[in-house]
Amino acid sequence: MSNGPNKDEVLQYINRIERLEEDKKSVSDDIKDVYAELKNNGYDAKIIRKLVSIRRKSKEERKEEEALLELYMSAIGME
Amino acid sequence: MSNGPNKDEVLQYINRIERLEEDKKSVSDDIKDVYAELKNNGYDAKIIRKLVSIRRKSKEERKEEEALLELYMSAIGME
Amino acid sequence: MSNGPNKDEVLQYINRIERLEEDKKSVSDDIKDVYAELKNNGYDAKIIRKLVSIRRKSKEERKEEEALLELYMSAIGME
Amino acid sequence: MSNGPNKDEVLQYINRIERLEEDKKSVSDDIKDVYAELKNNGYDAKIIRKLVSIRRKSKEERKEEEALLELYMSAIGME
DNA sequence: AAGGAGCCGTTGCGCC
DNA sequence: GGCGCAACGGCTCCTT
Repeated sequence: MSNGPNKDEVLQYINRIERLEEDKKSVSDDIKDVYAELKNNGYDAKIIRKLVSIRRKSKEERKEEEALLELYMSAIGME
Repeated sequence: MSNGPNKDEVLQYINRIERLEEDKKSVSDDIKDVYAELKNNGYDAKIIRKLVSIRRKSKEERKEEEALLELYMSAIGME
Repeated sequence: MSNGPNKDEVLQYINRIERLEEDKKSVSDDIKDVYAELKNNGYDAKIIRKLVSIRRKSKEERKEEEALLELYMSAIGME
Repeated sequence: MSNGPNKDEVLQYINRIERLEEDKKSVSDDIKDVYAELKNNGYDAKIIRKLVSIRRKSKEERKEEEALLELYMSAIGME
């Protein structure tokens, strides 16, 4: 960027971002749909939501542990 | 759903949700990338961010007012 | 705070917070009362509620735009 | 309310509501202040927050149990 | 490292 | 009494 902000460039960035945010909203809506569907089929959305959350946490923890392990291994020259 | 929750069904729902959440994260990351890019090109991310935010809010407000109008109309039987 | 958490201090904080939360609930109830009253007087609570919401949003938006202006000005060294 | 909505009345209701919402926000801010203060004094806000939450839940439970007890007592004619 | 802003999930509230 | 929505509070990330 030379000579101050370029209007067209700025608008292009904004458009790209807004387009992506729409995509994001679209995916969020899809997720809502799945919960609605499973609710309609007699499942408890609240509980499924909890399950998903727990699995996410566990996954993160596993990654943490993995990272820690790698750290140790590199520390002792086993990389 | 008859005879209690079906394990496979539950797992399928969870998998669909987790897949969608990955998509969502992916899109979020794309957005981050755009901000990083525009920053690298000398633009002020903070300002662009606020512009995007204001445009979104304005849009929402327009929708709100439209909704109010419809509410009035339905209230006076013009639906 | 020296030598670990002091029981009395903690309890005092908690009490202050709980007292404030009661105040807050009390105010919320007052708001509910106003809606109930206006409804009893023949007004449409739903519409009033939306009006209040739109006014709040508009106000926020105005603040946002002000903030953007300040941001621009500080960006060009006019702070 | 006769002869349709009265503009002044509507505005008065809105003003009352907006005034109360300001009060509410003010109390919320006070609560935030307490947390900030306790944090500055070396306490862990997150933990205190948890304590407050637990106490609230316990209180609700106690009320529940009390209500249940009264229900039983009235059921056996001990009201 | 601390503070603030934006995002997300949860809760509460009114409506049906 | 359940549903859906809007508001609130908490969490995370990013910046200073």
